Amino acid sequence: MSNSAAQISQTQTRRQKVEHREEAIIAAASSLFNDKGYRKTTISDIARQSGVADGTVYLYFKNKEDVARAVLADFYDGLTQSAQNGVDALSSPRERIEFFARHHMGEVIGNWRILEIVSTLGHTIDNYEGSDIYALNRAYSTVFIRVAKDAIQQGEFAKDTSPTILRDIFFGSLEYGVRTLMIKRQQNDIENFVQGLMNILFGSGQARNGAVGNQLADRLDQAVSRMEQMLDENET
Amino acid sequence: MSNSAAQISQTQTRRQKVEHREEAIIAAASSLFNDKGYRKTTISDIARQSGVADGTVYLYFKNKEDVARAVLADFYDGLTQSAQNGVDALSSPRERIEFFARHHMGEVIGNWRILEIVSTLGHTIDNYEGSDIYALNRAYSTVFIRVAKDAIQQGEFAKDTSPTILRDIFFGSLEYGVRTLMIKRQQNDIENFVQGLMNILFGSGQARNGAVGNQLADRLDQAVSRMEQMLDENET
DNA sequence: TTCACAAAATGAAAGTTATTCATCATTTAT
DNA sequence: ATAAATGATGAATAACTTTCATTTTGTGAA
Repeated sequence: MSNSAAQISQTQTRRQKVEHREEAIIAAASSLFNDKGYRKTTISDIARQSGVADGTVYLYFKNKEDVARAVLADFYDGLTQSAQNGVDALSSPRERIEFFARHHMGEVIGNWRILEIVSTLGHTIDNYEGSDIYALNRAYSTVFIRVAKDAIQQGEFAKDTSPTILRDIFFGSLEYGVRTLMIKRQQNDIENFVQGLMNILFGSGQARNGAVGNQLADRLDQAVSRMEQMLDENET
Repeated sequence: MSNSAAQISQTQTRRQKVEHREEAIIAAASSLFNDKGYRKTTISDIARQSGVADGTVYLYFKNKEDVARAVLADFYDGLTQSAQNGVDALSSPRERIEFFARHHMGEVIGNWRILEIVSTLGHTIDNYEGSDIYALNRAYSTVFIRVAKDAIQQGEFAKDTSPTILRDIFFGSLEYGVRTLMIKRQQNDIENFVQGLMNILFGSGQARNGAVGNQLADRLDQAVSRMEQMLDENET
């Protein structure tokens, strides 16, 4: 005959306990993955570090991959949020893209081992499109896609530029850039890479001296000059 | 008291047998990896398909990862070779880079499951620089680096462009592009992506409203207008 | 050909993990 | 207080990888 409020409060208490355990497992897994990598971390490791029995992990997660997914979800949520916030605080497309690049590289470098999981699991999953990792990735990259569309709209890129191709170029470049920085142990050279990428993406102005594109531009330039001169002479 | 030539010939015969076995194991593993993926392929599978006992595999390879490495080495050798050949057959930097992109995407898509291994092996950064996979990767990307340096030299990119950053942008973009094509099951859209990438890398001319390129276009527009007007006036 | 020996090959056994499940412990509801 | 439900446990299982004591095979000498 306890009222329903009491019931609710009791179930909440239980749920809180449950959530606390779940969080403890995720936290333990996250730290272990970052430490030893996904493959070398065993369920027993995770159970021990979070103070439960091996079997208990399976009450909260379907299997080891599921634990990894939860860890990733945690990470992506924060990443998407902070990226969106940063983008909102800026106005010009170019500034936004530059911020995004810097932000992304910093976060990825700081959580390198955890992101290994994406490539480890990404390939394995048969129906990646339906997976939650895909959804997380998508939510994040959507933040960029919106910025990209705006940039195209505002003439920073050719009108017929495909936003999805731009996205692939952007994230692909950053991923490889990070890998190189990690390998070379020059994790502070983010700035250098970001500037290099911006120059390629937006064109650095000074480029293409004798190249085909410029030869055409030069010829065109000369032709326009001749035309203008002719017009000037005739219009008097 | 058989002469040393005979001895050598005999050991060669034996070594040939050994190499044949090794090749058979690599071939079996390669086909199985491509079929079922690395993780789901067991040593027993590989042993059965190459007609040896499980234990025999370990006479030729230290462990399962070692088998995978050999398969990868095989793949990279061919990739590097064909990339170099293709590049050698072309002269302009732009054509070379475009060919490289197409070639790379095609090969990666065609050997998708085998390349899983690269990420599956979860190379921890500590020992990556000394690993054989790193050396293979390096040999391959060196082919591109040479092309890139040449392109910069010839003015296709700003003189101060870093070849290694260009390399990261190039391969990173392609990797992400392939991933997208695989997910979307549009593996024949390589051409579309390659063109999009080329436009970004080399600048598409029509881009950037107020930018340098457009000033020329504006002058052209104005000159043409004046000419048209002049012609109209003269034709009466 | 036969023998002794080294090199190769074998597959049963041992070692590692992920995962399950019968059993025990703790809440909750009556 | 007690039955029912929910949570937790860790030993057992299953699926592999890897090892190693034996067996088989190939080779050169007698």
